[in-house]
Amino acid sequence: MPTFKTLKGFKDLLPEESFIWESLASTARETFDLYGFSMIQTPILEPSDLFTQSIGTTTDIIEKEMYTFKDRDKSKISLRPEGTASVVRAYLEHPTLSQQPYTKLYYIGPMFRHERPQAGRLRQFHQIGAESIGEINPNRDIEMLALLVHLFEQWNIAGLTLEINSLGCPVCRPPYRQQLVDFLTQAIHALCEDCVRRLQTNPLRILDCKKEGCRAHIGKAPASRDFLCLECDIHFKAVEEGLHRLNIPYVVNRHLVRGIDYYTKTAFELTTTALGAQNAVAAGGRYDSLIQTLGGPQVHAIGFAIGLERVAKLINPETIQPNPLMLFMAPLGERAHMLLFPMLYAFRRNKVKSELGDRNMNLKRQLKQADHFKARYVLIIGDDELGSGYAVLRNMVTREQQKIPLVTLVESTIAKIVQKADRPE
RNA sequence: GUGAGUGUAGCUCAAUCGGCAGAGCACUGGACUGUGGCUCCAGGGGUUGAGGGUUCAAUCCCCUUCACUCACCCCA
Repeated sequence: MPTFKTLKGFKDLLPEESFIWESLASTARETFDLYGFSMIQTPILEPSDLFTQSIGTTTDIIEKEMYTFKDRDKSKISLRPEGTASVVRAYLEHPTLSQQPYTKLYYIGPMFRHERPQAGRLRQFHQIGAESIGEINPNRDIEMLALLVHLFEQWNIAGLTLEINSLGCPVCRPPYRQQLVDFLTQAIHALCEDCVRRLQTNPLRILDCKKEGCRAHIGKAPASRDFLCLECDIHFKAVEEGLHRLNIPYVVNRHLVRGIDYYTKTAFELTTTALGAQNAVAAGGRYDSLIQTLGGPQVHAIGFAIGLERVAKLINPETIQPNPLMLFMAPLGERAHMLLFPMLYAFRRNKVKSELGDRNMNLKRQLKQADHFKARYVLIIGDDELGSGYAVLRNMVTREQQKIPLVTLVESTIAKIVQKADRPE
């Protein structure tokens, strides 16, 4: 057993997986750029109050999942449990962001929540998120949803369901909430232990309960959709209309709720059945009051966050492979090694991905190594080649071999392998 | 925080009723002295997660503990 291990819920990303992540991020950056989103990088440590005031003091995230410490000056600081609060903080802190008529930002980075690890759930996990700040226009909602769907298309991930709902606003949500509490209180005898507790803490969440007994009553429960004020109703209909016009498939989930308090109006989730219990790969919604809550002006916004671990699990690793090694050089003996050693760096400076074999290994072993690296070509030099003045260049796929003059080794080799490699497959 | 399951070679897993800890893959060497993927042979590798108990004898049964996994809770 090693002396040290990663903390529970924390994970090393080994090269193979890391490569997939980097590829996902790269595709995401391109797609965000198409939609006019710019990257922002905020610190992973923030004042604890930033999160407690935005996410909601009664949510589990705040109550028991935040990594909170006392700094040396006794102030409370926390590892960020999500990204939106930090982006809004940056928006309000830097006039260069908030003085624009509209601001579209995205981020990629680690988040921290102290939960029991489970399939698709870690203590340090990673989100790709986007925030669209400045308008209440439903076209902004549609743009976000189109971007989200487009992203997953770019990643070649299919089989997802886009679920949307409207959570209402400060005008229509309180009366709806009361209706729901009244309805559920009548049926309190049939609710499970958790739901009885949720009646106090987060009654909307009961709509999401998985237990049979609860579900039976939930079906008849009032839905927020039916209690929207005129403004929220018009907004939601406009969002649906836009999705239709863009041919984006979706379903209205009347019982879709969010675990974070700041969401208003449009809320959505992208779900899959391929990940076990944690079925949401992305989620988000509108937050029209958060910026005010955090001390800013009345500015409307909408955002989403994608769980990178969950996305990575949906990717077939076969479809994302690093570049193969272009050239493996096999020196047989000391003199060959002396010749090839500087060549290795000459090839690399000419953008040829290359490795140099061990001069003490026989040719068979070195060819095996070249295989291990998936090398396309092997350059062989031993005493015979040094004597004749020609190296042997072996194509590892076709097994063809040709002679390369030693005096122009680098140029001649590049001419041969680049020419072949550039042909479409 | 609650519940269940699993810990055996680097990896994936066997081991009958409690009876000498094994296989495949990977690695190394050889068959084949300078030509790879296939085949065959051989070799190295282990505190059976840890500690205790029962027993002539424990990978197996019991207790404790740790780790991991899954689910609840919650959420991306």
